[in-house]
Amino acid sequence: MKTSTYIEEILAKPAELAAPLLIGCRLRRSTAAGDIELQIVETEAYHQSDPASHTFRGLTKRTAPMFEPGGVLYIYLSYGVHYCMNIVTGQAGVGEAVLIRAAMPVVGVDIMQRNRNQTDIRNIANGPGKLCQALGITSTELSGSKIGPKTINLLAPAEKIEINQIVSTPRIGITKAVDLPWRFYLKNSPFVSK
DNA sequence: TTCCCGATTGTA
DNA sequence: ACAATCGGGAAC
Repeated sequence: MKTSTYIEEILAKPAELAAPLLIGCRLRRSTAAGDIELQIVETEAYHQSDPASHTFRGLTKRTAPMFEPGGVLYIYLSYGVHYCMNIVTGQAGVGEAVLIRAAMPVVGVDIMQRNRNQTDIRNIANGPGKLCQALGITSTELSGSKIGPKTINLLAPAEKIEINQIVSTPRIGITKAVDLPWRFYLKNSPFVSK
C-alpha cells in the first residue's frame, strides 16, 4: 500500500486544520511563457458549518467542487471583477476549502510582473485576486479539476515553517462569522495582504 | 424573472 | 472614501 505524501495528509484534514499547514507550501504552474512558482504566506479556512462560507446553504452548481475530496481546485469570480482560488480539503460530501490569500513570488517573477503590470514584488500576490492574476488565472475553467502538474501544482515547503511563525486572526472582507479566527499568515512576511 | 450583494482592487 | 462589474442565489 502506497504511503500518502505530506501534501495528501494536509489535504485530507478539515479546512481550519489544513489552512495553517498550507503556509509555506508552494504553488506551481507551467505557462507558455515559462514556469511560475510562489510560496503561500496567507490562507483562510471556509466550512459548510460557517455562515461566511459559500457552502453554508448547501451544494450548488458553483460550489460543487468544495464538496469533492481534498485536492480539488475551487475558483470563483469575486465582486464580478477578480478571480479567487481555493484548495478543497477534507472528505467527499463535506463542503470546505482553503482560500489562498497571498504568496511570495519565487520562480518566474518576470512573468508575474507582466501578468500583474506591476514591478514591486511585494505587490504581486498580496491578495486573493492579485494572486490569481499573477498565476494567469483568467476564468473559472480550472474550478473542479484536481491540483497537479497539468493544472496548478502544490508542493511541500522548501524549508520547514515553525508553528510559532504562523499567526491566526479573524478573516478579511466578510460580514458573517467575523470573530472566527480562521485566517492564517506567516509572521513578519512583507507579502501578506493588507 | 427580478433584485441585491459580495471570501476585491485600484483610484480619487 | 468609492466605483467598477457580473453572476449566484433568494425572493417574488
